[in-house]
Amino acid sequence: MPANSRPTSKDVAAAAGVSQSTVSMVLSGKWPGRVSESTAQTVREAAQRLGYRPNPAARNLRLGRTRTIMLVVPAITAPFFAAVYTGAARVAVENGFSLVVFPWPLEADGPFSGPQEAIDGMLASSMGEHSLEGMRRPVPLVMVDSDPAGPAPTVNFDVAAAVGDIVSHLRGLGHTRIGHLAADINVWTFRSRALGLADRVPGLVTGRAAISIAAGFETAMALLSSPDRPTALVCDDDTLAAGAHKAARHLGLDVPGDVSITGFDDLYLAEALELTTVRLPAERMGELAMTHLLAVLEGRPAEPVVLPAELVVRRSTGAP
Amino acid sequence: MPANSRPTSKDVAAAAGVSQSTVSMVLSGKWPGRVSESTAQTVREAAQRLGYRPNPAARNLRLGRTRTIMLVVPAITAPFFAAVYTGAARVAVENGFSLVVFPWPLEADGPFSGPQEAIDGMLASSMGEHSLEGMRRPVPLVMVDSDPAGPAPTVNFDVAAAVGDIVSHLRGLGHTRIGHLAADINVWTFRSRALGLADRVPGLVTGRAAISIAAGFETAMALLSSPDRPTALVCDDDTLAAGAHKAARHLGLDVPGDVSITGFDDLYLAEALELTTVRLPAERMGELAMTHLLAVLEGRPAEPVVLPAELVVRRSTGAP
DNA sequence: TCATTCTAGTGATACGTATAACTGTGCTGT
DNA sequence: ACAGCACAGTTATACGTATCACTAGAATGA
Repeated sequence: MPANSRPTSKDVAAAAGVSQSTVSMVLSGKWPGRVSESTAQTVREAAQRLGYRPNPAARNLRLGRTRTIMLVVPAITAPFFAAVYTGAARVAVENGFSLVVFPWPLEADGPFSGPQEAIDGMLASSMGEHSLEGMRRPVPLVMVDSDPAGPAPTVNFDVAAAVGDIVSHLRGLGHTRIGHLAADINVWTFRSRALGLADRVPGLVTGRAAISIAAGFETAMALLSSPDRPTALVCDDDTLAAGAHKAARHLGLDVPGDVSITGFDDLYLAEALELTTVRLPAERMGELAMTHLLAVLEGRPAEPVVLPAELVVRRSTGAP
Repeated sequence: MPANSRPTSKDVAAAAGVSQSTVSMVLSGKWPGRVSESTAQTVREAAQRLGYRPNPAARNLRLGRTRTIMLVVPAITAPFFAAVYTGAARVAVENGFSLVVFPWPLEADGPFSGPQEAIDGMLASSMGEHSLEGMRRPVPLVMVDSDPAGPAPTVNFDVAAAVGDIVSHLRGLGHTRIGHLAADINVWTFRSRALGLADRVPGLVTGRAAISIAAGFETAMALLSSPDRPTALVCDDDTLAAGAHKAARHLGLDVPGDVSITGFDDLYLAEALELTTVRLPAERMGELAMTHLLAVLEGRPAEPVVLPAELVVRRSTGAP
């Protein structure tokens, strides 16, 4: 073995006094009973002693696999997706996979057209319905925060329960005129929030905005300027809530005295603005999604998961 | 060629009526003059027609490379690093590399001990001095927002100019008692901000905090409760500024009437809280860092870069 | 006893690429 | 006229792994 290079299975074989194929059989663990326990021990010891680590490129070439998973999200800069990434990446590296991010904007509702070669599986979140049709070959896929009736196993939080918690909280404070600052995106999770809210709140006022503070600000300005303005604004995420908060400030309205505001996510924004919001278990969702994907890759089935999400009450909600 | 599989260089060779090695020579572009222009054309056409894409695993095995770059940052959930990642990843995929994230906490100031095998290069940011000593073999490395006197080429923004801009802005408004809410981390960029500030502001009051809203809140509470409290608080990043903003609210102080606040980063937080802050070109820094790393990998030298950073004035600063 | 099966391995091969080593032309230069 | 050489390719090989095909010897069965 060259001193400057990593040991190969051939080196291990030489050290253990067996053939390379025996080493491969022992270390893969896929050949129960093919090798006697005593030689297997010898091989394992030699591998341990030399610090043998299989060459990923060689293994990939032989197996036609890449040990690479692609995470498809609108933007890794959005903290929710960054958290999903973090959880998923941890599980991935623990299992010898690497996780690369492929950006797929929310606006792109056409068929997905990212690189589907050279990856073993995909994790996706917030993809429009039509994007999924772009899959040319059936890539193993797990989806996060997406339609459970869709084509792939999902890892979600309990949207309906979360919406129920928000409404109960606001009702408990005495609110009756409730508005909805909705994300202007045709994606399952936001549709669900809108439907859940409409079900529970008769006479719901809705305004739509792109997911940004600026757009949330504009739309909230409109909602809060109407003659019988809502006393509470349920926002589809913390970014929109931040926009609403700013709008209230600009209109001279007190939060929560004049208007209560709630969000979704519980990221930096919520803590900074002291927003009442739904804390999404984003990192945990990433972990579970990757775990499920690994199961799918091994041919095991993956059951859909629904995690609880907790309503965190802060100073942005109060009695009207 | 099997219908369900990707074409290989051998398929291209058959289609073009040449040998596989000729295909390799033509497509690698490393053998000028070895193949006549006419056959080269034929080969390129065949490759185009079949949609040939080289198998990364085979190439990696042959070349002993991985086409994988590791990005070492404290946390991808921090928006600054997420933005760096985004920029770097774009350049990486454009060049056929993939970029994986390896978390290395700010607190870990011991020698770096991540996986240095199976990667071709490293991008790192906000690493403590001692962490760099952990590199066992000399991995090609480019550093972001780090000491230009360090062991690797750097891509930075102009810290001194940014600090100068902040101080000029505050002085112009009439501030004299200026405080510094400093990050409690032994990292070049924060040391530079502290030194730059101390140079320009005699009698600077400093408080130290971990980078979180909660820690910023606690430390700002202390600074703003002192008898001759500063009329302006320069914070090392937007997270700390958000903590300071919250502290001001809790103390009943008006922003900017009683206290002006500035930050660094210009991310969600700054927009939501209408913070005056230094807009860091994070995504651009990521792009440039990856471009530089690719240059290093090709044996070309990489000059250190210093990008300008713009002071964005919002409502959190005003006359005392 | 001898054909059969089982055990515990070995040897050979293929994955797809890049490149070193080689080959057969046609052209120089002296 | 012939050694030498640039040209334009081809053939062969190696990278490290997993697995198929094979085999020598031991155990088994009737």
